[in-house]
Amino acid sequence: METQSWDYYRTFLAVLESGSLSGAARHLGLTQPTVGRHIEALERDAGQQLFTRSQRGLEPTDTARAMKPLAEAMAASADAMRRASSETRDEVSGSVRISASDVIAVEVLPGILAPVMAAYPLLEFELSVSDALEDLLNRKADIALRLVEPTQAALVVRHVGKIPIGCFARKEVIARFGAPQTIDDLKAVPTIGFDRELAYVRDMMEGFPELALPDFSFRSDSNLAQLAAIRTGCGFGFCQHPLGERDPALIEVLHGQIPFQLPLWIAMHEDLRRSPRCRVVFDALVKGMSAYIRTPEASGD
Amino acid sequence: METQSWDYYRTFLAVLESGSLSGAARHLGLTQPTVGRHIEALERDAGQQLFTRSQRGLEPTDTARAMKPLAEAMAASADAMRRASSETRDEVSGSVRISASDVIAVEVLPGILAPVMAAYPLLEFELSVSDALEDLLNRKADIALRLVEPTQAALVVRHVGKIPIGCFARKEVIARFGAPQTIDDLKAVPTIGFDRELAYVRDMMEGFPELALPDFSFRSDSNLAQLAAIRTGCGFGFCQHPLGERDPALIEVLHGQIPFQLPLWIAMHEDLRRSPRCRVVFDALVKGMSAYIRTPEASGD
DNA sequence: ACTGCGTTAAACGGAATTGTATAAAATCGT
DNA sequence: ACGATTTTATACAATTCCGTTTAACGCAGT
Repeated sequence: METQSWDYYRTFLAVLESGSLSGAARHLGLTQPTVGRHIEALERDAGQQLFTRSQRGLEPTDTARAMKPLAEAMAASADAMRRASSETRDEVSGSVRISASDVIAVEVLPGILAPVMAAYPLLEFELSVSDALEDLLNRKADIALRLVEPTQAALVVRHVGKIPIGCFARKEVIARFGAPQTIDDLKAVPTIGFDRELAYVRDMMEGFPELALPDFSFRSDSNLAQLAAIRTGCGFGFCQHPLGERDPALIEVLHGQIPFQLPLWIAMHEDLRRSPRCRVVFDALVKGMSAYIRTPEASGD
Repeated sequence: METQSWDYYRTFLAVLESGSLSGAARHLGLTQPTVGRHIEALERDAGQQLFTRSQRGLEPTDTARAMKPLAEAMAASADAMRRASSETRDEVSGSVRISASDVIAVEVLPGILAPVMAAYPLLEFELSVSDALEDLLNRKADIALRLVEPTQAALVVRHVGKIPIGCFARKEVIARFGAPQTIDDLKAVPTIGFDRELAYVRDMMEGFPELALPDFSFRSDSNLAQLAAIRTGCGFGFCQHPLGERDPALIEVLHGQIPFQLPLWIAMHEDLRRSPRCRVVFDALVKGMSAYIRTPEASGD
């Protein structure tokens, strides 16, 4: 019952995630007997079983389930320590973990981060696709791009602006169905939209009840899938305006009639303000995302 | 550069806190060479020095300093895991960590927790005297009593009420100086109050600028020390009304003229809502603190 | 100036943890 | 219904890690 090895908690988490001693052993680069001994030691210390053994793995008890978020927090902190220790003094090096929504992570960030990587060869990136708000406090990420305002204290938050939403379709789709002139016209053409309503979509809809959106022909909760559907010509759909604008195969319709905007925040933990690597990336993200939002529509492209 | 042992992070934190390999070894129940090897391994992994060696200990580098809060978070989570694992299913047992201000912790909580301990013999308590707001998120405590509203999400928060503040003095002091009839009268008698102004005191003062408090004769930022000063007859001072009321040697003055009140919240992490031990203690604290605030002034005592 | 106490660093023997090998049991698929 | 591939659990050998001991060094107090 004396103080246990912290490593046991790591194997505990691995067992919880993989569901078996053998799987955890593979994941950790250990062997199954070792993992079994760790769990055994934890249970001896706890004075109760943490897993019910069976032939197809280990089922966590309620106690073990209650411990899971704590083990995850430990893992997140350990990861963050590794990143922090990878940074050398007054030098932009090491690894930066960025959390962003899928669309931003896939469509926008690479273009912003590429020049940063070129400028700082020692810099590495980890991209976490997630919308969870608590990522920064748990230090699951160094920097987060969020579409809702982070309210927690101890954060460096920058409100970049609002991402305009536009309605787009592929040329061929326009040629076949014509360009809708009003939102009502969308009811007569194939459309792409959400399946079960996402939280922030519901929030937006509440603000504009006059917008009776059509029943979508192609439904997905993944904005990325919607974007792909728009690009491949499945129909008319909504996406971040700069994304539609930059694809020459897409044509915007209903310009100016879509009042939706996604507010964008970039946040970082206070402690990282003096970290060169995080500072550089934070500034680059603010600059890059600002430029992204204010895509020059009168550009020479 | 592969994944390190989490134990190394624990020794890292111990070295950071004790300032030397030997001290950390004593603290951890290890030996100095072992601790040295752990740090050595961490530095090898980080590719840089984390401490500058000297004959009177190890001085952390900037990198190490940046890693400290993360190591503390790991330690807090590890502690919380130990507490969580100490709880058996559907049984009130294990350890509950409560965070509260010094006065509450010393003067009020024991009286509330004693019957709880009697009712649940398997229950253990850890009392953390702290005002830090982030304690709950870092899981440095299971339950926190706070005098400002916790705004963070993922918390179960209960607003218990407001603790009235009263002005008290010992009988002998009253006999010698007489009972002040107005707040202005306090300028003529020895008073007990704050040294450098605390944050929440400043907040209160802003709300009532008409209250020109006297220069205190006995100053301390510790409310506990002020309370002791009042009790031992150093002069007139302010304290939580129920505390003054319950001490037969103290007499209240300026009754009804002190508009200060301390709002009291009790908060707990959401994940602990289903934990029997935390649930029981949370409810007991809400009930006990409510009774404390509404001390029956017309009681038979 | 010198002694005593503190520290870090290095070499060696031992103990504890780990890995390997194997058995037993159950589920999944054929 | 039976074999193949999972799984956990146990016994033994090896390696790694830890503790003990020693040396070297510096600082504070006498």
